[in-house]
Amino acid sequence: MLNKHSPVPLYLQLKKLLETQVTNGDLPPHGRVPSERELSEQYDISRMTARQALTELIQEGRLYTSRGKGTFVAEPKIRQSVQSLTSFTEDMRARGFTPTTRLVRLEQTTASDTIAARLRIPDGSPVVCIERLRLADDEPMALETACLSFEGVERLLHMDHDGSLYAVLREHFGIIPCEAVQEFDAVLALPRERALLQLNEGSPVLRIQRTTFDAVQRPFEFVQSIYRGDRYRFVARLVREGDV
Amino acid sequence: MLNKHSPVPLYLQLKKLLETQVTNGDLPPHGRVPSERELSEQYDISRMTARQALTELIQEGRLYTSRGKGTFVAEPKIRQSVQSLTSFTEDMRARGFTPTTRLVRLEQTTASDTIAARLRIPDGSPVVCIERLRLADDEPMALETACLSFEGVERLLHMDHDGSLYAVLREHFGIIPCEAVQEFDAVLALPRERALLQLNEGSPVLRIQRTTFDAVQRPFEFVQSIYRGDRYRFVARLVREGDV
DNA sequence: CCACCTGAGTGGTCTATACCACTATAGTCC
DNA sequence: GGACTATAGTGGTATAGACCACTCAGGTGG
Repeated sequence: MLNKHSPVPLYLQLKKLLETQVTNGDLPPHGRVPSERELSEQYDISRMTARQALTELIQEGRLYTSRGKGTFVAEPKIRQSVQSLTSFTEDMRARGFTPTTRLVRLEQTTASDTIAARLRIPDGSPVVCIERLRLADDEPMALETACLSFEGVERLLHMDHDGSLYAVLREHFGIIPCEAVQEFDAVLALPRERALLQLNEGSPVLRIQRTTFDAVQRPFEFVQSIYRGDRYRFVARLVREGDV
Repeated sequence: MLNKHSPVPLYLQLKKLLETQVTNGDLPPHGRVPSERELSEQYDISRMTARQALTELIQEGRLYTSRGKGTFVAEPKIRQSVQSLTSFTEDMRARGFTPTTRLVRLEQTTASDTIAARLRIPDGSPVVCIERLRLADDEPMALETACLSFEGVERLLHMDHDGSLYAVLREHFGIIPCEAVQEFDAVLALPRERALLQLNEGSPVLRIQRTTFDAVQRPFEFVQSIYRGDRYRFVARLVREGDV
């Protein structure tokens, strides 16, 4: 039942209600969702209001439609649409989860040869490492380790790291990400990763390693993210260059 | 100007038009976009139609709104280049391997509900499936299954599939990939996949599922690629929009 | 028994209108 | 000069209705 006197918009109430039914199994995967017109009659709202609730769920990957057939529940999987290098926080919020971040490690250390190569600095150079555990609805989702190197990088040690790292870099260091090389592979979680991500032995994880460059093509950041293979799917939208 | 006789929906035409203006700088970052009501009058469409065009651009991160203030152009964000839509063959050559392809399966079948949803066709519609085992220096690297749906798709059954599928589509069907949504996750190889890729039990594989769209945003291909986690790393290069 | 047609139901698109809440600007008054 | 008010413009939400294209089930005729 929807509350027409609630300050919460009707479409949002309906959306949450349907989400609840999907989450608790009342609407199982591939099960048919009541049609727009059925919802309209059932909740005494307009078809367009019902449609908006469904549309948002479709976009979030929770439902799918087929013209002439109906609307159905999608296989439950978390997906990230990375039209940009947005933060984990923004992404999870967009997906209807409550994102939180737990800082695991913040320290200045010396670059290993691998990290040195990515950041084009001599072996043993100082870098600042920020390691964060990312959770969605209190469940560990990813372990993210960023190693950064640029002039004044040690100032990061005295800054807050709950929010967007890129916002901090832009505001305090004038660094803007302009290019990145991102690598994906599938590996088995290491013991430490398993512990942090609450995974069993033999669990596959999606490993994403990204080197980020500034406006003059200097690499300033190397990030390794470990995503649970069972709960996370990375989504990238590609567009043809030059086309519009 | 919008073409009301076009089969392309009005909201989509407007969306494309606005995208063009954003891309070529007519609407610069943080510049104000004409309001819903202005667009409505300007193009003789309803405010809701204009709103739908804007809403999709907002969702894609291209625009942002502020109630009472207006709609504005978002900062150009890094997006993955369509360079990623290169063939396996080119990719392996670039890495110094000798790529070969073994056709595992070429058949016309009916779309499962999952594939139908991705290709926006009815369940059970005919699709052509091309399954290929990709080898580098004679070692299995990936198993790639493309399901295609477009007018005349059955002609693919009588064509060669050693080379670039996109070249075939361009030359014989006039289909050019313009957009794609690519999803990455890490899973454990299935028995059949293990056999084909010569993997042991418990091997993690990188699964990439891509839906590719043509110039009028019709999905024509859904590809699932299974890459050995131990031998393959997917690399994507991201560049800032507007830059080349 | 099969092919075809029809009707009902589905999502997709579009129009028109109204009201709400927010924001900014201009004008007025103290 | 600042505070207040009114107005206009903005996005957000909602309703009602219509038509298009797709899908499916049932009925009918050959």
